[in-house]
Amino acid sequence: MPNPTASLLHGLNDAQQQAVLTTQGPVLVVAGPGSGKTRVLTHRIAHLIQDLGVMPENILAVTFTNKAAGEMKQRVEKLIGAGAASGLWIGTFHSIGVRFLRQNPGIVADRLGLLPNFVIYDDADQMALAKQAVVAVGLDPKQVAPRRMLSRISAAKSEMLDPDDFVKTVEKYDDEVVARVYREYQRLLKKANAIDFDDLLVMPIRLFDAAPALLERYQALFHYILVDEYQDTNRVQYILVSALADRYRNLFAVGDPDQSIYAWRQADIRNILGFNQDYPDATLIKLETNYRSTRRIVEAADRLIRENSQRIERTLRTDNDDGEMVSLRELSDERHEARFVVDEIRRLMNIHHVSPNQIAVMYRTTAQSRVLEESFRMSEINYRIVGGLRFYERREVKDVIAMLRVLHNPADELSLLRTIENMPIGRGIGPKAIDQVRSWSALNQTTTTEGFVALAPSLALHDSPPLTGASRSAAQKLGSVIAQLRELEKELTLTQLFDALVDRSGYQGSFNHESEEDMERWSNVLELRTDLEDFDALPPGEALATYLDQVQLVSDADTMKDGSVPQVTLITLHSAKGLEFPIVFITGVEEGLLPVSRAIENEAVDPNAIEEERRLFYVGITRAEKLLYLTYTAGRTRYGRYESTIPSRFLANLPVESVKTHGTRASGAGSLAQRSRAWSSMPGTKRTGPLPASARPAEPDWAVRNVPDAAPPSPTYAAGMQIFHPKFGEGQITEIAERRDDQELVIEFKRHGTKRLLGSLAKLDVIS
DNA sequence: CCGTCGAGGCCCGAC
DNA sequence: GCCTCGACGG
Repeated sequence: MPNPTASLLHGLNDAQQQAVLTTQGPVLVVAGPGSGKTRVLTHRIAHLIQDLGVMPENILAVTFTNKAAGEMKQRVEKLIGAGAASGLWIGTFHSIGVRFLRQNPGIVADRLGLLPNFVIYDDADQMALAKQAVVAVGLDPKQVAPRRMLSRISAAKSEMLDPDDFVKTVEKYDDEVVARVYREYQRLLKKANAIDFDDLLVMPIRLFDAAPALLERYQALFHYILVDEYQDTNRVQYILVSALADRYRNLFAVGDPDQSIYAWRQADIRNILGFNQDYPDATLIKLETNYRSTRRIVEAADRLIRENSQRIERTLRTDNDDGEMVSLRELSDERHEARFVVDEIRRLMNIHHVSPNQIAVMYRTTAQSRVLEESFRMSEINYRIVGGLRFYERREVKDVIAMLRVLHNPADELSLLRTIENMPIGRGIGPKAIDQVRSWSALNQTTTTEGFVALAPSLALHDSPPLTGASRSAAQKLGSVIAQLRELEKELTLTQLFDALVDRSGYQGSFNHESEEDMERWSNVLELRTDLEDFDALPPGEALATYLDQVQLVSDADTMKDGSVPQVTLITLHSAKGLEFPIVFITGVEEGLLPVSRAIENEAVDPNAIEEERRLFYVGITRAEKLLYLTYTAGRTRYGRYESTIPSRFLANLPVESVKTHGTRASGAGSLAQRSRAWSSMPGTKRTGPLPASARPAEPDWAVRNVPDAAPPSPTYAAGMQIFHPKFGEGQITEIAERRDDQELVIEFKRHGTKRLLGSLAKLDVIS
């Protein structure tokens, strides 16, 4: 074996080096949070390519997000040179699944009945389809919730059960309902020439079953396979990986059972716990040294996770400094909580010159983000929300994508209906007209979209029964525009096609330039256009297909753009997996939220649910490098009603000596003591020590070092200046208070009243 | 065909 | 409390 380049091993500890160098045979790396897992993965890939001469295309690396895949590839190329990793198979399970299917259009069509222009249905599409399926089998969507059907169907698919297999497992009436809906759902998917997310994993396995030679080809291709976040793989993913690794058996799995947080989507922790049974010759490597967080944070995390029974015994340690105390704080309600977070962030930015992008605010449920966002919106602090209403879920963006999908895959009736509903071109076509075209199309053995296209020429000339009057000309227009755009697709770039689409569909014209809301929506449509530019280099015909695949696989975490403006990150605990921030706030550390109420309700039947919640908290805590804030409230509005709350039982698991508590004046120390009694009486709670009942005023004495993005020196303002603020618009500075190295400005905005802003932070343009 | 209004569900998490 | 969906009237 050639000597590894010193640089590839430089700075790695013994265990990390072993993980990089043990290239032959199965290896399981149990990697605690912050233990340099990503470094190991990237250095290992670099080592394989550079030192062992492995071709990049012979390596398959599975990551948890597309973003992680991109970053990992970049880091590898940084180690061994730009372009040196090109050809590397790296991506999420889903993107690799779609790649298998796209690479073999012939066999996929032949064996799976999926035509080459198949589309991927997202959450909303799946929901609509599930609802159709419920109705189609004669049930009421109000009684048989499509969402529940979907989650059952998804669970079945994750276990590799097709409708026929599922029927055999039926035990009660409810299962029978699911079985019927599942069968119909699959029928509708096939009819639409579409597949859902789960199918992206299931279909490749079916493909390999049907065409063993194909599997052998991939087995021969992948000399080395690396899988990140192995603890969160489900059965289908497990089967796929084991099948692919069967020939060379160079499977490198990295994971952490303590960070398993996806049992609800059928992640099976047994995949990682049973690795040794699957591969008795496996090398086990543990990465237990945390390089990310201060000792206090590591200790808090370690003590918390020790309370779980479902785990591999392991100690997380660190050589880092003690750092600051973990700050635990009670607020009276969610508004005060949000205000505290914003105020504290402002203070950190102001006094300690922390950049917003060093800060994350985390929560258990997306619903919590709303109040937080309100507070941020009122402040001058830049923020972004990961998840929530995603860009691609916005109505206007979905409208355009739906029409693009119709052009690409005429069988996608869901998208056709959306187009008719939301595009001006669909105006005048009601359910009646659609039904008629649908029947006509069925008679003529074609799709409804093709029906509109085929009928258009004759409709232009005369009433073609059954389409008459208003619906006749409307249907004619729709059919001919679709036909025109499809012709254009063959010769134009995607952006040109986009321009033609928003023009001829009348979509662009439907936005009112006087309406702020419309203009906001139109700007989103234009942002979509910017997206398309990346695909203009591809040959027409191929660009649209590639774009549509990609757009369906964008995850929340992927949409976190770095660079440009520094922003505070608002993110769910789930989405925060794999990320790190110097400063982390975890909000809503309460019974009902963390652990979430559903886990509490099921506690007696399924104690594992509570353990998963604890792991989720653990994931959150271990995202923090320097500073960790935990907040909970005395009461919170839920479903529009105020309810008083109890602090999370998990708080009692934290080591007293690393946590500093701050009560609010309203609740005070007394109530905190009461609450601590409530904790100790809670089932399943082991207290590690009483939390100090005293609440001293908070003034942590610390500073984040090495701040790369420290605010630039701010311009000087003077009273009387007319200014412009990106959010609040025009205003006048009425008062200025000089601070040590900043100015506090009082500004009267024309529209938004009086605000107090900091000169260094507010992005003001001086008008006069 | 389009807008308005009330009822009811919703909020556990995501590719 | 907000959003979505279906019923109803213009």
